[in-house]
Amino acid sequence: MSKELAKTYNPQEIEDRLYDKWLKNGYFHSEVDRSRKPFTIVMPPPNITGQLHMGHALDNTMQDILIRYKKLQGYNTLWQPGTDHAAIATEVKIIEKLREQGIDKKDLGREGFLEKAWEWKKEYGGRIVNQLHKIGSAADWERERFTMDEGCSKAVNEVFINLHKKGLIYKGNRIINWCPVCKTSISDAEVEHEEQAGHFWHIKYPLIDENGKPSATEFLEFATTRPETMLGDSAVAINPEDKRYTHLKGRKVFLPFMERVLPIVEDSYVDMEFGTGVVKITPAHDPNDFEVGKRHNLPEINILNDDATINENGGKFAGMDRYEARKAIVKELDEMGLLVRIEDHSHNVGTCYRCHTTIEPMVKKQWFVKMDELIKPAMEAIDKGDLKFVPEHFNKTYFHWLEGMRDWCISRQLWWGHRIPAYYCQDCGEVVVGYGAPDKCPKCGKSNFKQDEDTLDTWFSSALWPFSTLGWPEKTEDLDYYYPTDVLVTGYDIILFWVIRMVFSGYEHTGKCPFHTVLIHGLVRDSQGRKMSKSLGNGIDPLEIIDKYGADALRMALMTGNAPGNDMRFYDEKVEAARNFANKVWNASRFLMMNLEGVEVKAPKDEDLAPADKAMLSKLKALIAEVTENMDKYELGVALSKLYDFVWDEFCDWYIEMSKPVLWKKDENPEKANATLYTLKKVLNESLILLHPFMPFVTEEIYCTLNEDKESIMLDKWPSCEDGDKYKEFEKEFEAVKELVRGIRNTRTSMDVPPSRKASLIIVSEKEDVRRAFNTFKDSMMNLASASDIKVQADKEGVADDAVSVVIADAVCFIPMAELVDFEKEKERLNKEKERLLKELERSEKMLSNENFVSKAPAAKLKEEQDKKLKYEQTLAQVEERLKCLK
RNA sequence: GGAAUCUUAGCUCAGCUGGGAGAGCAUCUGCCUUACAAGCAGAGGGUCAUAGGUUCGAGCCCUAUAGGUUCCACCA
Repeated sequence: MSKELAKTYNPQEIEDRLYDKWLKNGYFHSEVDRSRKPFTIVMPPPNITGQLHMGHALDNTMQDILIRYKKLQGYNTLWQPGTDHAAIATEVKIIEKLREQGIDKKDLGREGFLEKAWEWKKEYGGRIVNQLHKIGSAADWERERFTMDEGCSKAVNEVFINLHKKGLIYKGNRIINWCPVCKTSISDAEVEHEEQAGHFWHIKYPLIDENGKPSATEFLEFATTRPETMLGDSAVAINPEDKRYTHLKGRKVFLPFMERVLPIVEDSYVDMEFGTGVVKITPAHDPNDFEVGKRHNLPEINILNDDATINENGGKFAGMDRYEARKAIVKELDEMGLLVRIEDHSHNVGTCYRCHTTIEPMVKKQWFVKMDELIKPAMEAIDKGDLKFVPEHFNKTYFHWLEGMRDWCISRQLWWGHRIPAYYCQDCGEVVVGYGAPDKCPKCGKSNFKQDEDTLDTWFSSALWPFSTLGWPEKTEDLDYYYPTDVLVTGYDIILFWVIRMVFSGYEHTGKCPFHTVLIHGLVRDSQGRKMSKSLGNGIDPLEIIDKYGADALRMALMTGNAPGNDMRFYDEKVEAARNFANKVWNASRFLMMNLEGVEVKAPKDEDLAPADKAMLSKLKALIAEVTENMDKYELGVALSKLYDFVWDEFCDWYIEMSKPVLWKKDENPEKANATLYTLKKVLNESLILLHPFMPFVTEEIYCTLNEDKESIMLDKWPSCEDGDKYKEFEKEFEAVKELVRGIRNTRTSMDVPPSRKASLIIVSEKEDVRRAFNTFKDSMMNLASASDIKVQADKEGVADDAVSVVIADAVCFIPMAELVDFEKEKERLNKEKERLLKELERSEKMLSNENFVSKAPAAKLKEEQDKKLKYEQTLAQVEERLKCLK
């Protein structure tokens, strides 16, 4: 014990040192080893633009716990890390940075821009990785990957080409979501709907009269939330069942400004109950109208430029911004007498999930993944037992999302990303999808090809992450050994974007579900339950928390009292409590270390182990069994709180206190002292191992100090709970001692006896085995009960009748402190106790006299209740006896 | 409009296959007892949202209601 441990635990001193040691010794690294079973987790790759936030901290802590746990259990664990190129997010940031330098993206050109982007990746891509180190992540950093590295890019191309060959990827002119700020299409999943206050403009179009002219008297009224889109109207629709408009069938209306004559079409899409039952149809700028347009062969008139200004199809409004145009149009309609009225109306507006600009539906030629075939195996995954969500109710969410899936728009008008491997013959227009441009056009024989300008949705490469990182499409050893991976840990907010796409990609390209379990966690919110966000400025920086309290405290605070899938609130007091626990463990080991000074602990003989030692060893076994079960069921928070209670309450507050008198008297009885030291060390060591997944740093530091011959706690084994019943009986005695001690403390407190005032106790029991038990616990009890001496005897010899007494089922403990005895107070106390016991007895008797209970309840439950009743009766008898004496 | 989830102590939350309501923080009372005041000992505090139902037995299962949160959805 050459090492002195500081009085309080100081995480700053040890964390970086230990992490470096772990890295240097390669503990996180995994290699294929067929003699051991693998356990694999792929890390959700953080964006290279990212800064570590609480979500990452939670996500990675959970993964780290599982990895460390499985490693201790002997699995060959691989935690596969990496980062994501995060197409839009990164491109936007780079453009911003360039703008600050006065550079425009377009001036650089594609090549120049990408050069800058890679520089950017080099500079910032490592930042988040270093931040992940700080929380202790046991990931295999030697295997770190990037979604745009050579291997991942190869996988992306392979997938694109395969799917295209199968006809599952196609290019089509369809209505897509366009972000006028990011200037790219985005997928349905990337559109966030926000409730916004808006208006309902009631407008009327003149009907065309029998002369083919706009009528001055006949109008058709409808309402719209987006009047500017009228420039692209190509019809007006009514419901064919709508009797109000039967007379208008076959008529036409006049579109002001554009001087266009529009047909009135009949379509059941129109809701007769809503508005006037008339809808203007703008196929190019509304998803529903697009469908209607297809059904009625209406022209798609695109009226918008990519920056959401009106284009040349908008007549005199061309060049105006969409909102300026709206104003101008409304104003002119009003002047023309065509504006009927304006209503307030709140409605859902689609916005870009990146920049929150209102998206614009537009018809554009884009690449799509056809979903209906691909999702079939994913739909069956859960029923087949290939996949399960924890907690289970996310199964429903998963199905719900799968069912509603439309084709996935995967092309993006960005430069940062995987460029689509499609090549266009500049001479004949032939499209060839493949690895690189073909030498000759298969159609015209020329060799003048140009690659598609677009890149792929960033989630296209993320979807392949579980297998692309392991070498796919090559048939690598890694892939064969580690894949499918085991658990995927992620937040519920990303199931749609990522989990579903990984699942169907896994089935499609590897024939297997990429993981068997998806462990879902919630959001980390601020202390008031609000989402942490930049705009609110309520974000808590995990790194600051680590600086202040240590990584273990942060990890524990994130895990404690929290069930999978639930959101949690984060506040300092929680971390403080966790920090205090780390300190508690630290000090418990200090206590042990001081007692181990110059001592060699040997394995004790069974008879040298005190009942307290045995009880403790037995409780440890029970703890191991429970914690293991909780861990296997992913009940990490429950496991942690059991560990917390065991270490703080059972071990520190009871057992260590019991061990003190034994250790103080080590010269008198060295074998007993050795047995207790052995127990202390064993219980602490195994507790450290159980705690290690949750608090890797403090456990490693203590473990290595405590066991000088050991290199790392990470190389030890998860403790076994075999032989769990060996000392079970001693737990009962231990609990009886606790009960008596609590009674003594209670009595002393109620009589205002300070702890410094020691008393000599007399424990009386008629039962021999009870006396023997208390005799063996005598030493252990001294400290706990503030006793100067404890006598155990069969009768009340030498005890004043009116002494203060503490009653348990089969013993009475007398505290003879004559000057303190207040008869009235004592009687009152005993009477209260009597009342309580009577109530308990009543409850118990009622239960046991219920025939239905006796006949239907399980035998164990019945026995339990009978035992309780017996105990109450015995205690009550003792209490009554005492009351008699006091009279 | 549909779906999920939540409602438990003053606050934040646990509560495993149904079997006498728990933790942390906060509050109150004592203690610097030779590991720890980031500590120790004690105390108070809950009709488990409401109403029904199933059961010998319900915080837990079922139904309805109220309120909160979130997700999905094309109502112009």
